[in-house]
Amino acid sequence: MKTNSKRKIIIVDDHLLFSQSLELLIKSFGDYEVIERFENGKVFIDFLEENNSNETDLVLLDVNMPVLDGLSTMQWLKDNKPNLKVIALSVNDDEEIIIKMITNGAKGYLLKDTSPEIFKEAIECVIEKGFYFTELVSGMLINKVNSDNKKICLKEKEIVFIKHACTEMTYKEIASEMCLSPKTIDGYRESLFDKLEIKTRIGLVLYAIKHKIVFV
Amino acid sequence: MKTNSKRKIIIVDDHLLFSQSLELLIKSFGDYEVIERFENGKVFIDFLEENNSNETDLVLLDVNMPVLDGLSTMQWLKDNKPNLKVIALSVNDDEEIIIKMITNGAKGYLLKDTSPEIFKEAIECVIEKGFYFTELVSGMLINKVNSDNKKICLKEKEIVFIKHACTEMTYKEIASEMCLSPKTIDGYRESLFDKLEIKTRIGLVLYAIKHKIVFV
DNA sequence: ACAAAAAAGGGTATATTTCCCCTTGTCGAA
DNA sequence: TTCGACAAGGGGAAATATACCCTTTTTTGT
Repeated sequence: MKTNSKRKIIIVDDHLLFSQSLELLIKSFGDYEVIERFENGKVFIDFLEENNSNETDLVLLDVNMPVLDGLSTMQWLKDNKPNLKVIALSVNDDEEIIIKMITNGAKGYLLKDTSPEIFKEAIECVIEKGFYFTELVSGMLINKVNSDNKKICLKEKEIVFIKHACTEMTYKEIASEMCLSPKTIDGYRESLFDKLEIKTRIGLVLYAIKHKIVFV
Repeated sequence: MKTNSKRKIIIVDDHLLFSQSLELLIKSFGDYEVIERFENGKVFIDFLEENNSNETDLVLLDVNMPVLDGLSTMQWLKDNKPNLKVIALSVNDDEEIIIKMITNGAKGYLLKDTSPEIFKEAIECVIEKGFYFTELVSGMLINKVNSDNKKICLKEKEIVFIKHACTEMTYKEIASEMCLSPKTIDGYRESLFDKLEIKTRIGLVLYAIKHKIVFV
């Protein structure tokens, strides 16, 4: 009986239509079987805490999910199941996310518009050789090591201020909302302008949205 | 020979992994076959212009695609192939998009996290009865007819102004950029504040991003 | 106890917002 | 044809809000 020789794969994706279809695609490759499917990181982690994962050869992890997203899940895996091989799947090619997934231990990062052929190759490659990077991802990694000296870190109060700055409140109103002097707020503003290399509140709003500090 | 009795479906989706997997899922339902797959609206329309579509029973149309997106494709279909039955597929539940797809003739709108069972039901329902609306969509339609009196329409110049307002330029700079008097710009600003019920430039920026006038 | 942050203040120059009025051109109705 | 309504473009001036200096007081961590 040869069934047990198949590679065992787990899919974590909230798009049921996708994950269930993907299971069929993977089956059609012949050498693999999907042993579990989960619709977000939370239920996946719950499963891992109840069961051991020794027999799992590969996890296909969606990045954008409700409840617990791919990034948070990856962080948990890094600490708790560092040996689990993961390929991240996503529709977006946001450099920041990709880098974070990789540095948290993802062995590959595929966009969902990848062809099934490449997909199959990536699966094989990760299981056999341990990793698979597309040109897109390698490019980003190189790009990153060449400019990863200045990382901007924002303090909690600054984040709260930024969120308020992304409303129609005046600085004075923000100050009273945060129970601080307008002058303190002015200090936050000035240091942020400096740090983020911007010159106006508009720039701050654009920065906040781009970096997902606020949502629109 | 009974093969020709199967319902014929076309998939239009840029996520190859998804569309190819979905084809397998649809095949597994038994009564359907996927006769074509396209990766964006452009190549789909090119196909329709070369071939007649009389034998196509259903189109599954992704909303977010490069080159030509689902909405533009739907608009073309409305004018050129109004009898083609279309179910829109999307990851986002943006009310505006959903309403537009429906008013342009989509017979159903499904989120990609729909279960395969509902998906199958929707396909059957659209082919047999002509439409399928989930509660989400029906709710939006009701919501819409109840409040579709005041629609905001922006003029071309106003849109250009808004785009500039979403940068760190001052109004004076925007004026010279647009070859207008600062006073005219001020007029645009004021009428927009009025029309959009906002009070500050920050509000304008947030509006522009929310309504996809500018991208971040 | 001491240096480093965090919080607050003073002052000033621009930028932004608000309000009310003027000109010009277009276009349809009287 | 002429009149009036209406939209686009422009103006003056005043009140606030922002942005940028530079200094002082309070807290805080070690």
